[in-house]
Amino acid sequence: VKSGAGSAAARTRNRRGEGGKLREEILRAAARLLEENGREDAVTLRAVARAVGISAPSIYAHFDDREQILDAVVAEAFEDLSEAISTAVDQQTDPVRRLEAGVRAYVDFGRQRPQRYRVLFGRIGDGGPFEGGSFELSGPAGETAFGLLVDAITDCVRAGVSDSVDPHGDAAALWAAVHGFVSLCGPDSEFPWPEDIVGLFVRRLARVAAPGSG
Amino acid sequence: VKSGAGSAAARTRNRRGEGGKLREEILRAAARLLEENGREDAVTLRAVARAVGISAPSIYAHFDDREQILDAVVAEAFEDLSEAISTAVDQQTDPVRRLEAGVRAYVDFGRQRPQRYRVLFGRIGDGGPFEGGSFELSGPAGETAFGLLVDAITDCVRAGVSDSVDPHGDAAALWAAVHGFVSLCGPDSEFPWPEDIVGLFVRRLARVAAPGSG
DNA sequence: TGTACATCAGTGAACGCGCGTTCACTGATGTAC
DNA sequence: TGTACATCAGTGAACGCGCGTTCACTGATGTAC
Repeated sequence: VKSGAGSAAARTRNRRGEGGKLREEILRAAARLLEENGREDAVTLRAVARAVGISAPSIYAHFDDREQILDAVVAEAFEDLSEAISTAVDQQTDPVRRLEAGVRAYVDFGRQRPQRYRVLFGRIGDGGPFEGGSFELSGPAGETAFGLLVDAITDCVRAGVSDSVDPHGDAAALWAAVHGFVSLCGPDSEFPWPEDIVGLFVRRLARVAAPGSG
Repeated sequence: VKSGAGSAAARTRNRRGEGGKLREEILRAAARLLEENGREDAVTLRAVARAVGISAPSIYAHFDDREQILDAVVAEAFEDLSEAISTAVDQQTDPVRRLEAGVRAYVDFGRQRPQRYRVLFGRIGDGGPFEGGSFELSGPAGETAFGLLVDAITDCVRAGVSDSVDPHGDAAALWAAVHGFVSLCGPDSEFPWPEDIVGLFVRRLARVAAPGSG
């Protein structure tokens, strides 16, 4: 995939004291490169510099090295995901709706920009915000995103709307399933997925009834 | 990840007429590089040549370019996967056991060499043996692997041991779930997956009873 | 059995490329007096 | 109001690297006579 001839043609240098703005421009450009190419190695210092409209060495005023840009982009993306989930969950009160809203927010995040999702979760095992296989997105209570999922299922069990006898295991299964679906849903996937596969996963793997029917 | 100092120190050149052997050595080395590093770009002509113990240009006698090596390695891996599934399925007669054996063979294939699996299925959307999101592994009857999965579930329904009302959709969900699990099971994953998550997926997503209990 | 020779398996040097990173620099901008 | 100057934002040339690929080649091996 070849990118165009660098959209940022005429850049005016930042005023004094506003040099920090370039940091944001760099992150934005790096995120876009990652997203468009779906490969970490598309994010070269020189490609980023071209996209921003600066010379490559200028980046060193804001980042120590190439790896630090990647890390910052990935960290930012994980924050976005965490925030999207929290926002969606907090808009609901019914435990089933809360669970389902969180899962749907996760899936939407992935489907909106499949390449970005792949890069983020392709890092599992290569370090990154993962530990012991789970990921360390911290929620409102400083809990991991996976912990929140377990809690959401547990709440459903307590409310008598889930038959789960192993919320932790079922949360793991649900995460795996959802991750698999998002991973396989490439940018131009034409695969005939069943309607509402997310609802299907939630019902069968978290063992809850459809919301409103319980 | 840096690889060692090239294990193939003293290579003796192939006899006349046996030049084709080098092709196999190249493929083997490329597969190993792919597996160890988990990244396609670890498979450079020069790295392959070093691993085999030849000079880089020698590769051109057997492959047109770098991409052709990658393609061959991936094609070979998919053949292995297809064969592993067929073999496992054919050892069973009970429809539930056949379904489960196939799924387990798929999962074992992935878990044995997680990096290889990631590279193979990370290619979805970038071309490869995929079409419309499914993959074109052809089984004994020339059917796709996904088609075989649909058939396996349908057989269970016919035998009265699956409650699926949408074998195609349930096959898709099952594939996604299994793929997600294998993808998240990194080489050094310590995540506490539930015991027999594969059986759990088969039972809940293909809606079959545990084998022997029906 | 001996020898000339075609063929085959593989080499070594070189090319141009994009990369990360370094270095000494430039020139506009704001500030002190 | 004017001017010298420190500082800040960013540049341009250069480095060494590994890469894919090309080219003309070498030397062992088998074969024809």
